[in-house]
Amino acid sequence: MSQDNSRSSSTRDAGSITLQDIALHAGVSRSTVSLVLRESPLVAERTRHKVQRSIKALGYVYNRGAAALRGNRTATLGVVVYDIANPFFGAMVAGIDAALSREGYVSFLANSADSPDRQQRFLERMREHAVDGILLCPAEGTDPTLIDTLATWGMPCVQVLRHVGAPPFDYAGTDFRLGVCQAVDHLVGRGHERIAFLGGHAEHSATRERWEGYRESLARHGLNYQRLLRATVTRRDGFALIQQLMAEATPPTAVICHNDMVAFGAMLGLKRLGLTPGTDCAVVGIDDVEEAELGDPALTSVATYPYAIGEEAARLALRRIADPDGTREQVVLAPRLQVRASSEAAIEPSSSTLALSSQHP
Amino acid sequence: MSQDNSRSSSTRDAGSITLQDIALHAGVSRSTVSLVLRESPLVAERTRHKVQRSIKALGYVYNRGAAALRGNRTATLGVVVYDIANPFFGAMVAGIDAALSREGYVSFLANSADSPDRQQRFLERMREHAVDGILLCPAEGTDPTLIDTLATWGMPCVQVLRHVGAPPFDYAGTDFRLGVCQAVDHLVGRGHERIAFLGGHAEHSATRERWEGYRESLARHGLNYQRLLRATVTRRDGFALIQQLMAEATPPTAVICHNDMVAFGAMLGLKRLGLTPGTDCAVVGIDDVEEAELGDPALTSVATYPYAIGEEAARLALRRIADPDGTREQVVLAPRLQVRASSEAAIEPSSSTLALSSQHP
DNA sequence: CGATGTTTTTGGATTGATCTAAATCTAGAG
DNA sequence: CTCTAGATTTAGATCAATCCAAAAACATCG
Repeated sequence: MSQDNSRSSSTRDAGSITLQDIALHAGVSRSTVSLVLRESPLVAERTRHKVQRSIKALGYVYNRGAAALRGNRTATLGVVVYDIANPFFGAMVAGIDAALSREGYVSFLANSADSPDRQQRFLERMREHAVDGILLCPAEGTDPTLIDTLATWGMPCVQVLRHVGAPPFDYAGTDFRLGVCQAVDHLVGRGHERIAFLGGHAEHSATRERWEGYRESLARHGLNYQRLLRATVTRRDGFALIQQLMAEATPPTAVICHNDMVAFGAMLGLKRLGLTPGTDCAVVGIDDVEEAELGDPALTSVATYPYAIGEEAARLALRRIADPDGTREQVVLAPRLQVRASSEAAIEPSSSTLALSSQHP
Repeated sequence: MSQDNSRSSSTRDAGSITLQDIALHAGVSRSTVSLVLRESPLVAERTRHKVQRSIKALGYVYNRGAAALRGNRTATLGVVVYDIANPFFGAMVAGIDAALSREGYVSFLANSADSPDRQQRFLERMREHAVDGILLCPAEGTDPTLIDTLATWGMPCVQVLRHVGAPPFDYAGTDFRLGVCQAVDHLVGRGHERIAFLGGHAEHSATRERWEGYRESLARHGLNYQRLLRATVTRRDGFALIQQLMAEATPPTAVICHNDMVAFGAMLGLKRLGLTPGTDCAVVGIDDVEEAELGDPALTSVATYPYAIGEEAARLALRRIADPDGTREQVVLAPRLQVRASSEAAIEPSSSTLALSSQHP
């Protein structure tokens, strides 16, 4: 019982090797080992090698938790999205992951499922885990003061894709207004004068931007047919809305859809009516998901590059962490219209500006 | 300069309130506050309330990092998938997230992009962050000894969807073999005798299971037409393979595809040939993604319930963390065939077992 | 009242790394 | 040979919690 096993002997019971053990093995102090681990230029070459050999020999595993306690970085980030099952967010998360892992960061991911409550709980947990920052795609119905709360917490936060609260804030997204303008310009160039917009729900920045782009371009081109149908943003909505729209007295000759899911639904709805997408009515989507290219017909779509948005958002967060009081930045990527069969054909422009003549008499 | 500011005064500079501060405020000891936080039954009701009031009053934030250092739980999990952009994994991650957050866990997510190197780096980082366990969808080409390595680390690991290494291991997935059998049974019931299988790459457990299911059911039904085309698992592959297949001397009357993406490609390929999916050739997919229902025609598919798989995997991981030496478990969910228009029609069975007659003379 | 047994509460050690300021150890100059 | 500037190395305190064993408070009973 009097067996005095000196602490930090060769191998601890549960294989937990610490700096102390390495220091002993290499014949230096704990501090020196710590410096080697952090690649400090202070330590001499010979010593560095000696220590590194000991690290290898003992199979040491760095304990980031302990490091974070004394230091003030955890090298972790919290990421909140509202629909991880949507391939758009999948690609975005892949971009975030790529940018972060390059810098040695890892990220906690949570799916708010558009519930502000779930979102709130997750953010609180992130605070307890002391993440260095947050990437937030705000859930629908998020209280705009949330951003101030996070600021009070001293928690860097980059909003992505959508944003709430008053500027200035950090934000990474795409220029939906410009994207919709590109789509309208393209359609007008093909002779379209009756262009409708399908989908978009609630009062979200990302939805507002699209709608504004739509209204502005119509005005710029002097078109006075305007038809904007609100709805959620699923394939089902596209399917239903297009059928409703084509039954109107003066149906559109082209539709721009809130995203590709809605656009696929719209194309399907046209087929159901015996019409051919791209010929009887042009269809343009937004996002340019992989499936767009392989649709029937191939779907014209505004590419929004979710992977790149994710990368930018991550970069922005890392910059803000490094310089918490720097001026807030908004990174807005330019989208690019990808023209395909669903809108390629030019149509006969009607002579009247009012554009009331039926298309196929 | 002799201003002795007693440490842990009312409010620290950077708003970091600790147990000590609460103890002072409530007039108890640090230990008692800790017990209250962990909802220990040891502490008296009156004291508990007093402490809780102080916690509220001071705006205390629990520091999980510090807790993890002394305790031995971090309440975190590492999740590795190989293609987060795939909606299937999106749904699975949503299931994982739901199950974990119910238990107060959060998860680090990484996308291996099917690179064993990236996967390895991430796993090592997870070890440094001392996660309680790992959910792993092994990347293609993963060294089977990886599982042993993780065991050496003392790191609980649940494999998901695919598995490598020798049993016993923890695993959650779906019974692909059964799923394919269900598809074959259904097609045979509709009169099909020439059923092909499209796609599946490399030597993965999930692919092997599908192929075995295919071969076994053909044998069980005494069919001797067998055509299995290997390829990767994209829409593009389906598009190319089906056209190659229909050009053969004896084309199949039905195809089962590795997943829904391949199936969509196959349907598109049939249309390109002027054939009607579901009439000229039945098509069955696997996964039953949301788009299946809205395809043209609606796609028959084997539902594999990714959300449920994610939930099961997470539950299994938590069980293993609670009992590291418990016997390994394999949770294999039963898939269910969802019959839709792409395979609904019955065809005239050929008289010859060899099934050489052409279908539309 | 003191002995005994339960509840509650507590101080001090511990976890594993980082920080700071001070202690060494060079090497070159005077 | 001493002195100093520069390069290395180090001891000890610190971060914010948990664990443990022992102390204090309280109740019960002969």
